[in-house]
Amino acid sequence: MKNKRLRLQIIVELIKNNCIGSQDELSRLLAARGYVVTQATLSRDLKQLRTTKVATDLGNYMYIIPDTNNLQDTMLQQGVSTAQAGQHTGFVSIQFSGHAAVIKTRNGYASGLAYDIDMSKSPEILGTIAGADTVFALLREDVSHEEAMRVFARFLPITPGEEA
Amino acid sequence: MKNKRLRLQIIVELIKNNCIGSQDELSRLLAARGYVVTQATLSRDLKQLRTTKVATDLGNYMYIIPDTNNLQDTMLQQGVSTAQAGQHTGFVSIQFSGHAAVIKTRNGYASGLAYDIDMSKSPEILGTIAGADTVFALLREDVSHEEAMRVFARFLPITPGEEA
DNA sequence: GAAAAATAGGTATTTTTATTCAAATATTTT
DNA sequence: AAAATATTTGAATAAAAATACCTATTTTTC
Repeated sequence: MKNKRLRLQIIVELIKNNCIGSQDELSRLLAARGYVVTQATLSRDLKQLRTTKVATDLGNYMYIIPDTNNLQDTMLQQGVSTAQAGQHTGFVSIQFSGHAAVIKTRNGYASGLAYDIDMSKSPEILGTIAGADTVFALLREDVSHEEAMRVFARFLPITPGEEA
Repeated sequence: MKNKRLRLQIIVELIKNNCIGSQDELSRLLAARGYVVTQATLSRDLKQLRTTKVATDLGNYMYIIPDTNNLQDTMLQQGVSTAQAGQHTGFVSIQFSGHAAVIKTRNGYASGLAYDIDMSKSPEILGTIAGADTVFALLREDVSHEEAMRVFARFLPITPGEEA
């Protein structure tokens, strides 16, 4: 229980560097590195990491990490490796339409970002909704785009003045 | 046995347009369309199509078609067409409110539709978010409802002129 | 700092998925 | 067209993965 973070990281590396066809197999590889957990735990870990099992050309199956974006997102949520809490790396663009802002992120980043915006309890932002790669944020009616940008700049690598 | 090709095609569409969490579920959807096969066959079909099951944001699982490149290879071998289904059968209604459009679909169809809208990269549509039966799409500020309808008409069985 | 809430993880079990085996259907070869 | 070969599939079963339930620990809240 104490080092889930580390375990997830090792799992990612094991999956990246090996052809792992089942959770039991993964379990054995982990055990060899000193992490003894049951299949149940791995099922939960893999769900969290959003790994998937795909058919190989050889007719077997292997676990893969779908794509780097998703991975980093999941690991950020888990507090794995990355240090920065404030700046979201998944940011792609931000645009406004009326009192709404649409923040595009790399796939999988949206919910984490929306969560952080919500948690900041900024009165300028009435609420957010997140999809896989999009955050919709509704602004209070008297809040300008510039003011909103200043709020978002707390989370995103943007300069409060530009729009992109 | 004679129409495996067709079945694979339908499976792809079902997976694209629905949240399917298990092979049994898929089996039922297929059966509703006249394709009665056992779970064993679906396991083999899905292996061939290289679909994978991933965790959703909601804590469930759903099958997805991993990515177009790999997919096309596999499906070309099978003689299955990847051509994007233009008309979404799950469509129920579309309404506008300010710069936002609300598209109602049959249950489960929303994310597939939103995905297709996103993938079209239409500049008129800033972004979409899908629930189970609703897609929320935000329009660029200078885009009229009529223009938006023309965009949506590429996906939905609507005439670019009416609203319903 | 105690109470409450959230998180982590094991065991046992259920649910889901993959495969073995046999048979039927299709395809190719001669 | 018959024989040989390959493909498709279901039934049964094996294998794998997910989860219900419970307990312990950590984190948050008051």
